[in-house]
Amino acid sequence: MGGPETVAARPVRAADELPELPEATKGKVVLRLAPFPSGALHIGNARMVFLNDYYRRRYDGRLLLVFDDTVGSEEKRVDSELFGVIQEDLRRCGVDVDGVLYKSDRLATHYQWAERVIALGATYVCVCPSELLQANRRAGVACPERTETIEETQALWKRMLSGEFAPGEAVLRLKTDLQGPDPAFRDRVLFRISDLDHPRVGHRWRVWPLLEFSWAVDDIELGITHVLRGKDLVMEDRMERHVWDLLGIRGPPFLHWGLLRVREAKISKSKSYVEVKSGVYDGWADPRTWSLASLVRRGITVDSMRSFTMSFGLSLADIEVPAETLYAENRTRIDPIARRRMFAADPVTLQVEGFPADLISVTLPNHPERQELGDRTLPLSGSFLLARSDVVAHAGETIRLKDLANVELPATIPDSGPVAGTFAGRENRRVPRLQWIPEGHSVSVDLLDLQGQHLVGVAEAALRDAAPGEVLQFERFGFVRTEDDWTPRSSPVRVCYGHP
RNA sequence: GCUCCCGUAGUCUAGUCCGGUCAAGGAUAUCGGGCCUUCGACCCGACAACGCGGGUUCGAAUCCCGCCGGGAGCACCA
Repeated sequence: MGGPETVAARPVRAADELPELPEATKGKVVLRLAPFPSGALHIGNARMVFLNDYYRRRYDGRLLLVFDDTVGSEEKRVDSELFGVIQEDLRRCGVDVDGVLYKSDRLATHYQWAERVIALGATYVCVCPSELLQANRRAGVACPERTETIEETQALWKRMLSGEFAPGEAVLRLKTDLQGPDPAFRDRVLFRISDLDHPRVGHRWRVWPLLEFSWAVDDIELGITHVLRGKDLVMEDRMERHVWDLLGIRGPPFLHWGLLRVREAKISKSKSYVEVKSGVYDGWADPRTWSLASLVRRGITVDSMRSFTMSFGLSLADIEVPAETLYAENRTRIDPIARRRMFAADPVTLQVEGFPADLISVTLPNHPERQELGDRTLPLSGSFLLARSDVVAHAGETIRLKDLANVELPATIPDSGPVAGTFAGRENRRVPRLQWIPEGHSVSVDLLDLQGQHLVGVAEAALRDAAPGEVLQFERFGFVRTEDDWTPRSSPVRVCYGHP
């Protein structure tokens, strides 16, 4: 025992496939997903979700959702709202679980195991203040209680359970090598006392296991065959193995992956929590959370998220990937199906002098390559709405109203009121093409951007044809998705920005 | 400081276990060209990498040693 011999993934495999799980038998694999219910699943959690799901499918195995809701701490509180949110996240991501369990239901079992290791003399009840405990750990010095007998430990443990100690006054610690080279591994705490109110079980328990011990118990009790977890938890492997070695148990192998960060996503679970709870953020699907739900809201398909995540495999390197990589993945999926619409943010009216009076409408395809997606007809009058930034950027130039006509723009653009342009023919010229909306036939649009700001703009009336949750492309602007709770009858049309 | 993990092009990744088929494959980005009436898509092309130093070997991205760099842990959080 000792060294954290992370099980190496078998590289024997076909192209595009992840390594085999060691000692895995089809139909017999049991995996577990163990989120802490303090926030929605976000892009950083995606590996945990999709890798476990991948192997469950590959081996026709079972996947348990086990909420890691030991009581937490003042800073990390369990919030019962998240039990439902997380399950909904998984459902939305097409991840089926074969059972939902709660750590907080399993304390009696954890206690039984505690008694087994206590009876082995492998533990002691330590009453040092935590600062002293930590100082001794660093120094490799034993606390006085370390020499207590099994009987004394058993008695103290009973007193912990019966409520004779206040939080912080006593903990159950595992005896490891105090001279061991890794200070992090010396005599770790197995159980501590907490008075925090638990949203599911209230104050029923005061003595709570720490994550490592609870998993040493539950990975065995639940018959988990492979533990797939982030590499931030490698020391927990050692702890679990240490406990199993004590009891002569052969536990499951562990596989890890490194930390995945998306460059643009500065994820702070605690900040998100505060902002969502206070209403500053628009729920757990606010784009600023980078939650999986928020990505769905932005029109990023689950399939895109899955292949994005899986492309990193089981690499142990900590990586930072630009969001563009995810967007590129998504574009391959949505570009062929997204209907095109024209949108103008902060619109300005352009009145085109000399616009042909007989040109009363134009019919444009909904998609440049796929005729089967249909078309729409825009009525024309010579008066158009364009994005102010476009008009300003091309002042004094000849531009082309995309798919329609060329227009000379004046050299100066007034701060308010209409802009007067001059018709310059309909032939297809290689000049900047700007999207436009016929005035009098527009719908207003409320676009939620990635900073949580609402952008106001206009779009062509055909945008009303969109279904809630439809992914569209605003030409020269980017992909958007209509909000789920928007209805075609209501105004403005509400969309969430996706990506370029 | 101690422990562990990681180090292939700008960013990811395949290959490393079992050395030769790797004068290193793919994706993405960037640049150039083509095409479609989008700043989007598609097609073609280009650029670009084995952290450094020793060693073993006929042969090293792959094995060994040393170093350097990055990350994580050293919580009565998960």
